[in-house]
Formats: sequence, structure tokens, C-alpha cells
Amino acid sequence: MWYNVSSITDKEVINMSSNAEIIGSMLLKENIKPSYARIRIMEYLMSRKSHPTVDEIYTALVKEIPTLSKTTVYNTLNLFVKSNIARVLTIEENETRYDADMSCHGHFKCESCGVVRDFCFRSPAIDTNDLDGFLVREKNVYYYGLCPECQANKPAN
Amino acid sequence: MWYNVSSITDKEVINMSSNAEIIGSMLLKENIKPSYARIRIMEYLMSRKSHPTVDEIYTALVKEIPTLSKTTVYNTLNLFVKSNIARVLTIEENETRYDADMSCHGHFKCESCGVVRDFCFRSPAIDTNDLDGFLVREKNVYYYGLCPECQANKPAN
DNA sequence: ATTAAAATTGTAATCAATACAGTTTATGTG
DNA sequence: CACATAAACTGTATTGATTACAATTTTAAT
Ligand SMILES: [Mn+2]
Ligand SMILES: [Mn+2]
Ligand SMILES: [Zn+2]
Ligand SMILES: [Zn+2]
Repeated sequence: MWYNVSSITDKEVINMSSNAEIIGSMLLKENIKPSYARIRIMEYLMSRKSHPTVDEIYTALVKEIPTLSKTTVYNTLNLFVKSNIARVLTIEENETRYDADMSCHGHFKCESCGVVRDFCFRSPAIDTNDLDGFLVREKNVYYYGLCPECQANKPAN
Repeated sequence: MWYNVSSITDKEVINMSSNAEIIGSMLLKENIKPSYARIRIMEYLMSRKSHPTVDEIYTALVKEIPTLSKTTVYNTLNLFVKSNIARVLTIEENETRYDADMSCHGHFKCESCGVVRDFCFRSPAIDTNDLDGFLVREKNVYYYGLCPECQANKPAN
């Protein structure tokens, strides 16, 4: 289980240190040496649902890891993506985001407030007979529109 | 109807000039002044199924329009997108492509040869109850994998 | 302790996209 | 036609995310 930092109880803190071990063994399974930076970057990715950019990850982690380099964040994320334990989201041009949730889900982006929300879809439901003979390895589904709050705030544009 | 330049017959040439008029009235409907550059850029977008990048469009058209500026291609495409007569494809990060086909369809990209192929899907089929109350304006669906040819060429990796 | 390999760092280079100011073209008026 | 105004277009400068790369630090083994 992953923790929302702002809602952690004292009793749960004792389990926090095991996150590193869980992530470490996950990385080892992919033949990735579980360095401190890699563990912290993956931990950040998994504990947030925000689909952060490189800059957001760097800015958050450099406070606790002052020696961290942005190049390391780039290198690490590229490594994760190549190993299929994270994926790139190109929801918007010039806004590369990352997601450690490899389950089949799509992303809705509100064009007004910018919030990105996960949603599930049944994978076979998007199948099409236009791709007979094609081997599909990954599916990225992006929706754009208005979230309920933004619809309420601007009823007539 | 749009023409594949390499398969045009003499009888069809007489209809070619009407493309400009058809596109011109389409632009006027969107309150876009149908300048020569805009018509040619939209004509290029519609006549190709290749989902070209800005650079591909510029390189192709500058041969016939030597005064064309790449900035104009950028400006024109942004204008088309804002007017909803073209759309941006962010199939891959750092590879912005454009599509004048506004019908509901997805894009498959072969990770080996790079070909981009359209495919249809029934729009309601991707609906999900995770987005109740959300207003969905646009859907972008990207698949990645191997096309039949590339599967045949490299059976064991 | 010594060494080699791997990971990390910081800076330079790249390149798509935008900003912007100057120029050209289109359109309307007398 | 001459003139004026607005729109479209052009070319260059700037921005900013990403990568390239060489130097440094860390890790792990001998
Ligand atoms: Mn997600
Ligand atoms: Mn298409
Ligand atoms: Zn919103
Ligand atoms: Zn292929």
C-alpha cells in the first residue's frame, strides 16, 4: 500500500521504511540496481496520483536529496520506461508526464483547471477489426473536456 | 474527394482546381480567411494520410511556395486546431503530428517501422462509469506495437 | 587498499516551438 | 488610381525541455 504523505498516522510510519525494500526488490526483478535515487523516484511516482513531470519530481525530491541532478531524474525515468515499470503520458504536447500505474486505464484532462484523472475501461472494448494481424503492446487513451467543478463554475461561456 | 497525386487521371485534373474552392468555403465557414498558404496547408493535410509533422508539411510545400515560412505553418496549424478543423496527435513525445480527419478514430504506431495507421472504434465502447459528470469533448486513442510486416521480419527478437 | 564498473552530476548542445518586430498583401474608400 | 488600415506573412531571436557527454562519485569485488 502507498501512502498519501499528508494523511499518515504515527502507527503507519513504522511501515514506511518497508516501501524502500518493496521497491528495491521490484527494481531488482527488472535487473535495475536499486540505488537510493531510483528508489526515491519510483516511490514518488507510486505514492502520487498526479502523473508528475520531470520538473515536479526533481523539485520535490531535491529538497530531501540536495545532491540530486535533474539529469538523473531523466535517466531514471527513461530506464523505468524501457523496463516497463513506468510509462510516458503525452496528454499534451510539450508536457511529458510519467505514471507508475501500469494497469489498463485512461487519462482525462480538464481543459479548464488542468486536473488529470484516471479512468478504467475494459480493454477488449476498444478492439477494432481494423487492426487484424497487428500486435498491440500498449494502449494510451486520453480524454479532454471539462470536469464537473469547472462545468458548474462556467455554465455559459 | 481527395486525390492521391500519383494516381490522377487526365480527366480528373479538371476537378483539381475545385479542391481549393471546397477548402476555401470550409475555411470561410470557420471565419478563417482562405489565403493561398492556408488552402495549400489544409489541402496537404487532407490529401495525405501520413499525419505529417510541421517539418514534413513545410519541406513539401516550400518547393512549390518558395516564400513559405515555417512560422506560417505553425501559425496556420494552430489556427486550424483552435477552429476544430484539424487536431494534434501526440503519438510520441517530441513528435507533434497533425490530422485533418476529425472523425472518431484511433492511431496505431508500429514501434519497429514507425508507420502510423488509422483505426476505427465505436465511441461509446470506451465509455466508463469513472467519468460520470465529466464532459468529454475529444478522445485521443493511441496504440503501439508491431505491424504485420514487422512481425514477419523479426519473428524471434 | 586497489581497482573496475556503474551511477550520478553539471554543463554544453540540440531542436521544436513561440515571441516579436518588420514587411508584404488584401481590402476598402474617396 | 492613390491612399489607408487591417490582416497575413516572414525571418530572426528567444525560450525551454530533453539529450549528449565528460568528469566525478559511489559501489562492489579482489
Ligand atoms: Mn494514470
Ligand atoms: Mn488519423
Ligand atoms: Zn476542471
Ligand atoms: Zn512495422
